[in-house]
Order: sequence, then C-alpha cells, then structure tokens
Amino acid sequence: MPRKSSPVNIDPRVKRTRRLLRDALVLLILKKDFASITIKEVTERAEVAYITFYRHYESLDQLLMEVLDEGLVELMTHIEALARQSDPSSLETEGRLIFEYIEQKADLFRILLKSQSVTRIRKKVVSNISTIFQKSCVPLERLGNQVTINMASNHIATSLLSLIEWWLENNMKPSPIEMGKVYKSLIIDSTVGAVSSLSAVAK
Amino acid sequence: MPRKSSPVNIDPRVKRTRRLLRDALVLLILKKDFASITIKEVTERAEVAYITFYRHYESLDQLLMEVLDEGLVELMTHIEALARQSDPSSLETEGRLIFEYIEQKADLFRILLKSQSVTRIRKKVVSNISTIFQKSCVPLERLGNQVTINMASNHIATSLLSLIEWWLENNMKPSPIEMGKVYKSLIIDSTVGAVSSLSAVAK
DNA sequence: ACATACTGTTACACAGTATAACAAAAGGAG
DNA sequence: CTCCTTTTGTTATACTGTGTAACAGTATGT
Repeated sequence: MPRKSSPVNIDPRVKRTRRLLRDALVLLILKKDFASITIKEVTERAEVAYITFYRHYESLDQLLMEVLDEGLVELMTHIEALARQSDPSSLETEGRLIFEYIEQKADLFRILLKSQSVTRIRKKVVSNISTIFQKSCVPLERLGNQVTINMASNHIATSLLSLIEWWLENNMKPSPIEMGKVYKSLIIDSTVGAVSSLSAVAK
Repeated sequence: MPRKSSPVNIDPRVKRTRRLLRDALVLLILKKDFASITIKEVTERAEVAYITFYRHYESLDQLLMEVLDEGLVELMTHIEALARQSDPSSLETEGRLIFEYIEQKADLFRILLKSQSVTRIRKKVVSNISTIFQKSCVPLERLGNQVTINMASNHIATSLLSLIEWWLENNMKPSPIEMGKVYKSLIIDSTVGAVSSLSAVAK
C-alpha cells in the first residue's frame, strides 16, 4: 500500500493508477449492476495489473466509497451553502439550484443512487443531508422536541433523495424550475407545517 | 427442478425442503449481511444437501424474493384494506394500525428493509405502495395533473418506507399511537396540501 | 546516475458456484 | 404390500474470482 497522506506530494504513478481505477469503475457501474462487477474487470478496463488493485484498495466497496466521496463532498458543501442562506422566501430558488446541480452531475447521481445497493452508502448520504437540515433549518429548532426534529430531518433527507431518484428515472422531465417549486412545497413547507402541527398537539 | 404449479398437490418432500431453505435464509439474514451469505451456509443450516438448493432455486436472490413475497402479499392486502376505507377523519387510526401491524411483524420488516441491498426489492415495494395510494387516495385524483400525482404517490410510498425504517432503527420508540399522528400529519396531509398548492399555482 | 518506489508477470492456495452421474430414500397408485 | 416414480444425498469435477507472494522491470526525483 503506497503512502498517501504524509507527504502532500503524491507519486504521479499512484495518482494515475487510482484515477484509472476510479474511471474504470464508473464506466462499469453505468453499464451494469455493481454487485456483478469483479476486480478483474476493473483492472482490465483500467489497463493495470490485477494485483495493482490490492496495492491501493482492500475491496471494490472501498474504491466505490472513494468515487462517491469525491462527488459527495462537493454535493454536500453545495447543499450546505444553499441551506445556510435559508431565507424562507428563496426556498424555491434553493430547490431549483439543487436540481440544476444534479442535472449537471447526472452521471454521478445515477451511480450514487444505483449504489444504494450498498446500503451503507445510502445511510451515509441520508445522515449527512439530515444533519445539514437539522443545523440549518431554523424553524425546526424552535418547534417540537428532539425526537420529532430527528424524525423530520430524516424525513427531509430521505424524501429529497427519493425525489431526486424519481426525477432521474423520469429523465429529468419536469424542469429544475418546476422541481424547485416541488422541493419547497412537498419537502420543506410540508415538513415544517407537519412538525408545527404535531408540536401544537403535544402542548 | 421439481414441478410446482400444475398439480395442486405438491410433493411433501418438496414442500419440506423449500420451507427449510426459506427458514434457514431468514435466520441468517437476521444475523449477518445478505451479501455475505453463501448457498453452502444456507443448505448447511437447513440440513439439506448443497445441490438440493439448485433443484429449487437459481440463486439466493430468487430464494430471498420468495421469502419476501410471502410477507409482502400479506402486508399489501393489509395496507390496501386500510387505504380503501380512506375516511379522512380516520387517517390517524389508519396510521396507528399500520405501525401496530409492523410491530407484530418486526422481524419480517427488518429483513425487508435490510434487503434493500437488493434494489429491485425496494423498487417493487415502492411501486406497490405507490399504486395503492394512487388508486385509493381520492383527494389526489381531483387535484393536479398525472405527473404531479405520480410524484406525490411516489413521495408517499418512499416516505412511509423511510419512516418505518427510521422507527425500526429507533427500536419502535414512539408508540404506534404517536406514529399514527405522524403518519397523518407528515405523510398524508402534507402531501395532499402540497399537491393542492402546486396545482393552484398551475392554474 | 542512483537509490527508491511503483508496476507487471507468473504462480499458487483457497473458497464459492454450478453441473453431472449414480446410489439411497420417500411418496403415491394399484 | 409392492412397484414405479420422484426426490434427495453423495461424490467428483470444471470453472471463476479472491487474495497473497516472489521476483523482474520501469518510472521518479534528487
């Protein structure tokens, strides 16, 4: 296993090999089911020796994680930045920007959602998005108890993922502008409204 | 492959073997990840010969499908029956009954949700629930266009699944009575409200 | 140009899949 | 109960993919 972190300068051969492996995996996932992909296939497509795979990764899962983390970090900072400016009047715009971003990176998202086969990844994504909304969605903090808030942010995260999945399967048919309205209405406003009504009953 | 359908009388040996294999798989799934389960393990736990597996199933996936279909048919008829009597005033009761049912069959549901690893199964479940709500949820039929209705029923189905998943992971902590309120407020009322507001804008 | 680090080739042990042939046991019809 | 059919068990085998090892070859940077 070549060293990776200590010196900031990574051997260009290592960089190249890892890029080849990541790209090969991406191409394969877009063509077939992740579960049916073998290490041999990846190394052949990447045109590196079979054993070279093991010199960088322990399993295909780990390689997949790296691929997704690459894009996921980017997505998260993007969504987080959008959520930070949670001006209620601009929620529709926030939604539009999310779906425009997805439109750009459609390939990555198809892979990410296909890879829900690997349940851990879905949970990680849900957990990340959930935390973001829990921190930034101001109205939720005031209303309701902790359990309700956990439930609500989990609801927002999973609903958003499902909506994205549905949208990609429908070939991104309603435009991002329309989806922005849907996002505001179906995901955010709905949830905030439900939490407040649930909390009102609790009092 | 022993014949199964033509005569209503199934050989008792076949019945026994298939039951042993199903039970063995269920026990194993509750203990470890489905992806790491081998056919050899299943046959050993079931105390049948290795090759006997292939005399009844083509793959572990197929066996898993049979196990889930068994319980899924039951769940679907249950939810459908509840949704049929969609008296708006009894939505809370409908929700309570769903979560009470899940409480009873917790093991089956843990397996079902763990098996989302097999993406096909999640899609099947979502599609089934989605269709049920699309048919029975009267308010949605009047409001909005077909795309919106598809999206909304998909939203209801995935949200319900996610909520069930969250509830099981939280050791079924808020009582079914509380979850009934959540179901009405967060899943149904929210969605209906959102659809009507989206449709109003469209006009 | 030289030591270092990475990559490629070949070989091997191992586990799981999938099939085949034959023997043994259990079920059903007369 | 007996006989024929069907199912199950045993053993053997080919195949594929995993994961590791040793050694030779190639690229990197100082």
